[in-house]
This record gives sequence, C-alpha cells and structure tokens, in this order.
Amino acid sequence: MTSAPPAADVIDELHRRGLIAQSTDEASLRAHLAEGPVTYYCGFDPTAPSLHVGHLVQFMLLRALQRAGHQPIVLVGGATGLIGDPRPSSERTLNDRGTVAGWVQRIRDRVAPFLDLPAQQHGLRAPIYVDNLDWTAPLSAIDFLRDLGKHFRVNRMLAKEAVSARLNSDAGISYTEFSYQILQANDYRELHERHGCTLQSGGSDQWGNITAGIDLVRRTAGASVHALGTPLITKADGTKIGKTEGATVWLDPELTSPYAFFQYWLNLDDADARAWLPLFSERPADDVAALIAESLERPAARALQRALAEELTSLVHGPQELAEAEAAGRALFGRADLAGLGAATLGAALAEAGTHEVAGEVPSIAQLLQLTGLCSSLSDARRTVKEGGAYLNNARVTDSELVPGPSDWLPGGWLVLRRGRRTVAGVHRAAA
RNA sequence: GGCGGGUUGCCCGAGUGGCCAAUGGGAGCGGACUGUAAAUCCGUCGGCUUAGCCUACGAAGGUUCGAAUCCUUCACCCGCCA
Repeated sequence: MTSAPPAADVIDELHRRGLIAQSTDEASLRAHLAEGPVTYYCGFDPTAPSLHVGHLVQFMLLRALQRAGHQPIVLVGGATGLIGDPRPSSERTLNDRGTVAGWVQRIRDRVAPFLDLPAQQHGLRAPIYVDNLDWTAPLSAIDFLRDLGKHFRVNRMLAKEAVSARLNSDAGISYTEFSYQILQANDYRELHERHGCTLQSGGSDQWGNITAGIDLVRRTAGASVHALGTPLITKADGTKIGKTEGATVWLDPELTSPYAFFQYWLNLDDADARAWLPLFSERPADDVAALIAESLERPAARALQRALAEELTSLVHGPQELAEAEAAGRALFGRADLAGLGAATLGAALAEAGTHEVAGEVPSIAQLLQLTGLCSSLSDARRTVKEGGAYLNNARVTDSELVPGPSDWLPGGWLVLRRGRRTVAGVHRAAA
C-alpha cells in the first residue's frame, strides 16, 4: 500500500492522459475511489474473433485503475454479442451462437496480458472474468418484461443517442437492437449485486447504455454508482483508429502478426503519434512531454512512433515478439543489401512479414504477388506492376509475367517481394 | 391492412432501353516528393487464359435484336394514412 499512489490520483492521471471524455459526478467518484478498493468493470462484446487496437484505450483505463489498487472485472458479452448494440450506420448482422461462444473464449485469452500479468508481477488485484450469458440466458421473456422492462421508460430509451441516430436514419432500428441497452443495464445491476461493482467504464459511444445501468441500479438497489467514458479515438484525418491497408489491426497474433502490429504504430503520422502518446503510453508524464518535444524538433527521427511501437508491442505480444518484430523491420527496411543479410536473418524477418512456400515450377511475378496476399487478384497484381509498385529483391519489376530466374533466389531459398513502399512478403522455395 | 417512395460497385451518390464495368465525391491502392510521416500533384480503383471475354446495378422470372433502365412476383427499408 505504501508503494501505490493515493487512489484519488488515478483520476488526475486519467485526465492528464486524456482518457476521460465524460464521467458521472467527479467529486463523488474521487471520494469513492479514495475510500478504498473499488470494484469496477468494462465489457467487451464478441462481435469479431478478436479485439483490435481500438480496444486498447479501455485497457489503459482498466490498468490505471488496477495500478491504483482497485478490483477489475472483465465482462465478455456472450449474451449481448448475440444481440448487437446499435451502430449509428446500420443494423448488425446476427452471428450464430456457436461462433459467438468461440469468440468469447478467444477474446478472454487476449485480455490476460493486460491485467493478469500486473496482478502476478506487482501484487495487484487479479481480474474477475464474467460472461453475461450466465445471467441473461436464464431470463425468461416474462422475467425480462416484468422485472426489467418495468424500470425502463420508452421515452428515455428513444432519446439515447445510439437509438435516436438510427430512428432518424433510413436504416431504422430493430426491436432487437433497441433492447440492447436493457441488457447492458442489467449487467451493471448483476455485477453490483454479485460483486459490489460500483464503477463502469467504456467508450463514450456506450454512454447511453452505461447510464441506463446506473439508473437501473438506483431503482432496484437504491444505490448510487459511477461511470467513466473514454473518448472516441480518431486519426487526424478523421478515420477510425486501427485500420491499415483496409484491414483491422487485431490484438490476436494469429490475425495480425506482431510485426504488422509493430509496423502499424511505427507508421503513424506525426499528428496522431503526438495525440496518442499520452493515451497509450504508461511512461511518466515528464518522459511523455520530452518525447513530444523531441518529435517537434526532429520529426524525421520518429521517436514517438518508435516509443509507441515498442511499448505497445511489448505489452500486447511480449518482449520476445517485440525483439523479433524490431529485428525484422531493421532487416527489411535497413540499408543493408538483401543478399548480404544471411539466410537466418532473412528467414526470420520474412517470417514476421508473411511468407509463401512454392514447390515445383516457379510462378510468375503476378502470380506470386497474389499468392503472397500482397495483391488481391491477378488483375490487381498486373495493375500494380504496371503502376510501378511491385519490387523483387528491392528492384522494381516491369513485366508482370516475368518468372524469377536462378540468380534471383537469395540465401536460404528466398525471394523478397514488395508492394509499394512498405508492404513486404517472402517467397520460399521448398527444398527439392 | 391501404397508398406512395426506395434498394446501384468498399461507402455516399448519378444514371429512366443501346455511346454503361456504369458520371461525380470519399476511402483504398500505386507513383513523384519525403522521414517505412502529413499535405500536394499524377495515375489507378469487379474478375479472367486482358487488343478480347466473363460476372455485376436487392432476388427470381418476362418483354426486346439489345435492360441498371420497361413489365410481373417476392424480400427488405422509408414515409403517410388506418
């Protein structure tokens, strides 16, 4: 208890880092946090196989509270994931139950490095894991309508931003998604009852659902509970965080390799890197300020991007994976001649970037571009070559039908294929 | 339940019988410039065995030499009325 900072400081830290977009009455929340360990929760819906970098903000908040000595609960929405929260744009497609159940487990596995590790290493409180399917599945329609529905005024439900946005759109909203806020509200009620949970955090797009929960706890238990909303993180160009080359940057190494994850942060533009460093870095405030100052002075060094890439890759994938991702980047983007790299280095670097194995007859450049996934189709590959965006062993290719000759193979049986400035893949020739 | 409007490529959105793989904008991708940034400019942007062919304009059928465009049925969405 002596090493941990006073609990009230955590709100100051969160403000400094820009992690709080909105909160319930802050004075009483501070007082509540100062009284002793608070049990708090954040929910994640299994709407995809994994979590992505957009979810990192939630973990930053969860970790800060955990460091301050509080008790985290991580809820995976096995029930709410079957319903789908209303997005502003359009209705969600329902996923089948088996799929969602699989995602619940997979997402749970992603959470471990964020909260379990600090618990083990620094004696902090280990997270409690819950699935809202446990209490939502047994609810009958009668229970739902009598015990929960009675506490909700349709007028207020309609006024929630997530709902009203859809009411005013062409898409409309189904009764299914309209009901979502009741389920999330009930989660808060359940966790308050079962674990004495008194604080919920979530993205500010969830704010309507979160406050619905606060109201429900007040009505059913007569208790006053709290909430913190994180800001919606966008890039300087207005797009959402965590998309690169049209693909989502996942936290699951099977979906996004640690190398690609590292590269995502390394390639952030300066404005984003400056804005995001406080959010995503757990370095002391002084270090953060110094890094930002350095970036303004010498932007080309990209110290910020590197700092973020290192810190987050290590956090999400571990120090070992970080080292390998870094080495791969140095090998592929360094000035060193590819042929001089040596089979082992080259192989390791390309393994990080993504590889394709060929046996027998060697395919043409266009085919290889497609096989490695650098291009989505043969047409795309031919187009890329025509545009001058295809490179074999760092040399531009001009003929898409060219077949790599014996002299093109690098030590270890490798070809280095590149699309554009920075998307690389390896082609490996199977041993005869 | 009735009447009216709508459903176009990743998104928005033109197109009302041939000149439509389909105007325009955005996103994406590539090039130039750079710092494995940003901005800007240029190009590209369904697929294939690529001077050609195939598949596409909610779904299925039909009219026609020819349909995203006309007709029928179905599904879904929006609005008004009951």
